[in-house]
Amino acid sequence: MEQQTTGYIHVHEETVHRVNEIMPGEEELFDLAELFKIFGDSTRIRILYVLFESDMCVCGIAELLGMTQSAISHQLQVLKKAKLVKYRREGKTIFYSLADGHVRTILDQGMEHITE
Amino acid sequence: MEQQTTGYIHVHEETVHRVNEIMPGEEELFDLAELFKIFGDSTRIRILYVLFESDMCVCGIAELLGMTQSAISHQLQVLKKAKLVKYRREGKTIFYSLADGHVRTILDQGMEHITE
DNA sequence: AATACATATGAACAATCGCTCATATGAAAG
DNA sequence: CTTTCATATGAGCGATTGTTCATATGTATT
Repeated sequence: MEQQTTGYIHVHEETVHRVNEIMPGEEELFDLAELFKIFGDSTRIRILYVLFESDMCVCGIAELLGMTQSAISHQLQVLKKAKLVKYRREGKTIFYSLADGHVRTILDQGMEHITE
Repeated sequence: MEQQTTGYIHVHEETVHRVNEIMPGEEELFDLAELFKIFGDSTRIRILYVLFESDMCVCGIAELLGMTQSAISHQLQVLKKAKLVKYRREGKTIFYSLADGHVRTILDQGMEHITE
C-alpha cells in the first residue's frame, strides 16, 4: 500500500476525505438511529398500520391488536415523543393519528426491501 | 356507540375490516421490525455511510470509525445476515460492500424526517 | 362529592443489545 | 511448518427495551 499522510494503514487518504464529507454529524447520527429504533418493534409498526386506516382511541387500538391498554399507551408515548403520531382529546377519549406522510414512506421502503 | 357484531366496543366494525385487510402478516411484521432494528444503531449506520463511498476491508472500516476490529466485525455479521451488505475475499482481506440501493433510500427517508 | 370510564405512568422483570476480551479460523509469506 | 496478518466468534458485562401490574390523573355523569 502506498505512502499515506493521514496515518491510516488500510484506507486511502482520498477515501477518508470522501467519507468524512458525507458522514452525518454525531447528533444527526444519533437522531437517525433513534428514529429507526422506533420502527424496530412490531407492536409499534402495527399501531402505525392501524392509524393508516383511521384515527383511533387508545382502547380501540388495544382491542384491535389484542393487547392491554397499558402496553399500547406506553408505545403511543414513544411514538408521540418521536413526533410520529399526534393526538386530540374528545371528552374522556384521546384520539391518536399519524403525524405526517413520512411514516408511510419509510414503512413502504422497508416492506419493499423484505419482499424481494 | 351503535350495535356491533364483532364484539369490539370501541372500534367500528368497518374499521376493523379495513385494518385487517392492510395489516401485514405476522411474519412480514417480524421481518420488517428486524430490518428497522438494524438501522437503529449509529455504529451500523456509520458503517453503511462508509460503504456508500467505497468497498472496504474490516480493519479499514475500524480505522475510519475509530473502533475495534472485533466490534466492526460483529456488526458486519449483523448487516450480512440482513442482506444489507455483501463481501468478497481477496487473499487475507475481505472487502465489504452495499448489497443494494434500498439501503440508501431508507436512510435518506429517515434523514428527511429528522431534518424537517 | 362520588362513581365510572379513559388514559398515563412508575417500578419491576426478563429478554435483548453492543461492546470488550480472549481466542479461533483462514490465508499468505518466509 | 511456523509466523504473521486479517477476520470471525463465543462468553461475559452493563445498558436498554417491551411488557405487566398497580396506581395515578383526568374528564364526564349522577
